[in-house]
Amino acid sequence: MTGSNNQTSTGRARPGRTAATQARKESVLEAALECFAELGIEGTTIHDIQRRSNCSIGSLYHHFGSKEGIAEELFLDGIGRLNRGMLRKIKVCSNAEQSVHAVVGYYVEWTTRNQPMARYLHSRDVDFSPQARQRLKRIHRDYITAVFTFFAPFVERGEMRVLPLDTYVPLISGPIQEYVRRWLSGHHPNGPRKVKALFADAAWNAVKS
Amino acid sequence: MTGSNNQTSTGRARPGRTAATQARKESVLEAALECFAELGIEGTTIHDIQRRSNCSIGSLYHHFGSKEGIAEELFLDGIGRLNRGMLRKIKVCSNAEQSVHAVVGYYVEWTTRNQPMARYLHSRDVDFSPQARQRLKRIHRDYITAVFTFFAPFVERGEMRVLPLDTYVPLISGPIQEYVRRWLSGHHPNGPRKVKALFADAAWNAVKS
Amino acid sequence: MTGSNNQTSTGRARPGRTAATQARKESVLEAALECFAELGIEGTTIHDIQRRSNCSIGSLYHHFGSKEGIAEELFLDGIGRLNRGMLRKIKVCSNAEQSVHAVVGYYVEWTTRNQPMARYLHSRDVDFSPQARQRLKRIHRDYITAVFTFFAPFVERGEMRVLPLDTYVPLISGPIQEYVRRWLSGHHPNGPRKVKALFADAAWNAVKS
Amino acid sequence: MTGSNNQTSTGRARPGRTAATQARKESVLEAALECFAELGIEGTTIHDIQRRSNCSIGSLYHHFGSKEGIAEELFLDGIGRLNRGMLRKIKVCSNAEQSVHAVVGYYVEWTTRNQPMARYLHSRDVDFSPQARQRLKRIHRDYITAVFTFFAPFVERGEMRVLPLDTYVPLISGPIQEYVRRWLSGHHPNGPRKVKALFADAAWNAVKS
DNA sequence: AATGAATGAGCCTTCATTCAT
DNA sequence: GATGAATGAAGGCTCATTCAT
Repeated sequence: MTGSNNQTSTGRARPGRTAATQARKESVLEAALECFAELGIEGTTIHDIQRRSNCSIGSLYHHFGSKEGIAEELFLDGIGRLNRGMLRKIKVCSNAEQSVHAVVGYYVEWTTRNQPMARYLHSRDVDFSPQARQRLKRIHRDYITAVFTFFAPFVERGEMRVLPLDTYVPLISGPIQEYVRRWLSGHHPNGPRKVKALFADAAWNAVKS
Repeated sequence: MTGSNNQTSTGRARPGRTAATQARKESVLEAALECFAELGIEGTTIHDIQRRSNCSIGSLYHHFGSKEGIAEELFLDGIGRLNRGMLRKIKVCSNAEQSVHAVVGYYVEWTTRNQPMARYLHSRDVDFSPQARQRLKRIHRDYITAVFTFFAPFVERGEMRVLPLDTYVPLISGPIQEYVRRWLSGHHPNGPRKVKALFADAAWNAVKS
Repeated sequence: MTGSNNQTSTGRARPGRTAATQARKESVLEAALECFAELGIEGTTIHDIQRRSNCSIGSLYHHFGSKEGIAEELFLDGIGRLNRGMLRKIKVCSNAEQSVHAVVGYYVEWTTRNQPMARYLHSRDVDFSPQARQRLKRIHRDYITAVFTFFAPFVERGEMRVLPLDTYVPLISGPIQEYVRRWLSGHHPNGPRKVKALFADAAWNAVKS
Repeated sequence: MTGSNNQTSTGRARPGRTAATQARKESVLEAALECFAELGIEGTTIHDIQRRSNCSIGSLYHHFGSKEGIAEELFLDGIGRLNRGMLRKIKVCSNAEQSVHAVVGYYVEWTTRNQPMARYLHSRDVDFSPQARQRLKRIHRDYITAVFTFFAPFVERGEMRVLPLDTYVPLISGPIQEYVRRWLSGHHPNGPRKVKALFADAAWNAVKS
């Protein structure tokens, strides 16, 4: 029912209560991440989350409205962090090759340091609510726009090939994502750090002029 | 309990009845595929499958033992078809470049023609039974072995780069898989046929010497 | 938003504040009536009332003690109004026939002008607290006593038949109540005004000597 | 989900199983009636019904689909019985006065002998499903049609007054219904048998020419 | 082989009420 | 007086699976 968005609140009004509320919400999301990563969304029960977060069922519903609400908030939160970190990283690059390397490199690092969230983000986002899908689409669009705005000059300058827009991401990130996915689901044991340079080179090769 | 494996049955004894049985099993798998593709595995109930397959619940359990049994049989069946088709396709190739092109090309074609199954195979295979995981691993290993056996000479001959074994698949199939995945989940509207050549070239570029 | 705690209360009796309190209570009862009439007592949640009354949950409990408390107050309030209005109306009558007509007439008018409350009063009063049942019984008894005291002389004077005491109300009010009930629950579309005279005559016929 | 209508089944196919099924459904309805009459529909839990009917929760849902489904079936069943009994009773009458007396008389008798069902039918039918409302309306319409068809000749013959159609039922049944309602809800202790004749006379008086 | 009634543990969610601020 | 976060018992319902016929 509630699902209050206190995130953007300036925090002036009753900071004490708001802070406590925020802390509680975060502890819930943390617990949920553990559960989802371990058991999957469907496999996780509200009770599982409630136990791990040391929070009553009532509070849980007071803050998130539903189990789906938790899953959505967590997903959007995680993807937002990854995107923002990625943009921060590439924005300090001054040429195309450096930027492409940064994309692969940051993906490897973030993914290695945030394995549970990475695993969760790799899970399919099937039954999100229409509103959540909207929010997700917007986040995705904003990210893609920012990335393309950044890379466009490189293409114009002739550093990178001119390709259909929807192929850049698969070409650059596809291989490393596939590698990471297989690693996260236990198909092969080696983390991606050792092959980071290899995949970064391949990515650059695929899009350089 | 039941889970009869009639696949390898010699089929001599009472062919009429066995054929009917086989037809029924196939109609169940067909119904299950539709359900899984639409609703996800967890979201599909035995009742859903039963309704679509025009088969009683009792029969369903008689033939497959459990809901999981259906999901496993369907998954292994599908992946087997894809693998066998792929091997058939590359085995007629006579050099590395042709073979890599064939891999990407066949993946695009099969995927376009078997969208529901492709979608199902892309779904995570989390909670399969230990036995099914074994069967899956074996299928995977056999396939990988066959593929590597086929490609090894090209590497030895110097047509392809020498790379860590677990990077070939991501490098060759990663981009097109990522593209197809995004297409299947509705993220972008264009099917992969138009960009088939582009991705085939990229794949070859990534692994050629 | 959050709490502006302008608590300047020194605790003395301040008519201004009391008036504000009264206004708030009335706005709650008003909101509750709408909810009860629409959703039924059981179907209405404290939250529903709170939202419509623009009043916090805490205040709601501060003033009424419980959901049941609201329902009771509203019911007793409503029935009190109806009874008082009815008595006022018949007390100005000078003979039996006029009085019986007045009963039917006032019921029709009040009911037409206070449809939501009429609907609420027609709902069964099952799970009121023992105390509320007491208050209700007392209200009922007082009303019946007042009415019978008023009508007794007419019976003694021979204007009305001598009947078992518990049959007067059903004979006089039963038909019009049944008609109104059917109208309020949507069974037939016509309000009772057009048939007021008809039912008033029938009532008089049923009890006149 | 199911809510199977085996009532009209000719019962040829597998009579044994069908009979058992029917018996089970009836025992559930019986248990439900007791609960509803005692605790009200909302106040009754599925568990209450399940305990009294000696039936598993699963079976309960298998046969009725939902708690609401039970309440609806019970209501429609009961009103059907009352209507059919009433029609049977009045159809053997040969003049208007006798018929009106029969209506009041049968209502008193049926109500006295089926107190729990009478109490249940007097409860409001608020949240029935659209389909159930349809069924109810149809039952009501068919009944009203049959009754009016029967009474029409009496009006034409001049035995009864010409009145608006929607006033006959309140005039004839209103008083006795109000009396019975008050009795069933404990407002006064005397059953209606003693005043049956009184109310029958009043009813006839209200509509005779 | 086929059928579908029966089972009941367990799930998500609601909601009246309390209480610290 | 006012606020709304917190609580948790209890409810309706689902669904994989079993089993007598």
